[in-house]
Amino acid sequence: MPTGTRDRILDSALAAFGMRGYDATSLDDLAADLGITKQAILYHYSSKEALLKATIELAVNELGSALSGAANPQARGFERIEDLVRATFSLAARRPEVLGLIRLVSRQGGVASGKLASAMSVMLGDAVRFVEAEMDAGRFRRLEPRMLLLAVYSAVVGVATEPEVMRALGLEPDIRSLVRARRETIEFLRAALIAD
Amino acid sequence: MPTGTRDRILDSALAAFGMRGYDATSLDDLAADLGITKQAILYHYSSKEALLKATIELAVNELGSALSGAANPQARGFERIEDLVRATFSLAARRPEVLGLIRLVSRQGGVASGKLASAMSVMLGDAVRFVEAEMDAGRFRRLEPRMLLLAVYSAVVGVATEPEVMRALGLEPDIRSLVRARRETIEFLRAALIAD
DNA sequence: CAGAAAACTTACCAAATGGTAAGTATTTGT
DNA sequence: ACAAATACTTACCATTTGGTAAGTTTTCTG
Repeated sequence: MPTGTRDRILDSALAAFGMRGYDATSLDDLAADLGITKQAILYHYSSKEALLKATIELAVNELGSALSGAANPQARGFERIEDLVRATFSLAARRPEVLGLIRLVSRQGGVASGKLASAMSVMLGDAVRFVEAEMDAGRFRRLEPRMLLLAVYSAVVGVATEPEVMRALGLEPDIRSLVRARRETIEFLRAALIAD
Repeated sequence: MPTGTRDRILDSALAAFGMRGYDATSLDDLAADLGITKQAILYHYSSKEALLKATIELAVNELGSALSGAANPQARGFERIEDLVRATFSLAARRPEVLGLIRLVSRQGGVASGKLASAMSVMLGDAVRFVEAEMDAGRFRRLEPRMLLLAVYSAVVGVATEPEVMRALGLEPDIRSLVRARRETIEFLRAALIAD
């Protein structure tokens, strides 16, 4: 593989921004971690903000491909939701920084939130249509589709990325607990979505 | 009411930390907003970190009193959950910075997370016992209580504090939408918790 | 009313931060 | 072989940041 300094910077920045926060991460920190100078970063990315935009784009792409890779178009009803939740938890375990960054930007808004919003809009639009179709088919309980998705999204991402709350509940945020959290989250959603 | 400069600083800091983030808020910014000098802040709070700890304590207290004020001990079953969700949304509408700060700290951990964790532990311990009792009484679907609470907490706080995601869903994060979000969240939780 | 404690302000400061300018080594296309 | 683009580094710099030191005004107290 060729140098890929540019990619190394991007990876490192995504990890740092997603886990520690944008403002809490200085270009000097990043450079030191990578064993290069800060100016090498500014050579590849014209400013810190440009670097942030690039990391957000990467994070959105990773989330998108994780979800689209999991979504078996043949799956119907709750099976499809289950696949998506599994994929989200898998991503949270493998690369917590990706969801971390998305959460960070989605809350704070700011410069690059436009990019995120438009990218998410597509995914969420598909999701809304799917949920509506399932409701029409009588497989899902009838609720307001967009609000339902917001609740599902919040529950899943929250459970997958809220280690301090897990600790407060007396649960260690290790892999075993994450697996249990995934299972319970799926049961929770199943109960919420499917009328007996 | 007397000077209360100390309290004004605390309020302003809670708002700024909770909405814009800790690192994104400088003591100079705070001082300028308050029309005082930065050193006045450092007179009342020995350091920025000490100020953060104080704001967290305040936020936890506000959340605690909002919830305990809403929790009618006589209410049973889902009524009690409904009260709590209403109180949380009310707090999110009135003082979004409170939930914002709690979310911020609960994700990042760091210095003051100990205080938050211990304060939350008490509330969550009560909640776990309540949920277990309701399950034993057959009023709630049987799920793992702590995981259930984590999912409920995530869903409620997420819906109440995720304006960008609402925007991505095509919903304006105004008061009317928040009211609808509250209603739908309650229906969502009702479906998840109560077996037909 | 004196003095001391409280509540500030003015004056600094060292370190960190994002960014610019200019130089150097390395690769690449012709 | 050689110029030009690429990929950096060294050297700076203005601003911002959290924090200290010392002075000044206001408020409380005996």
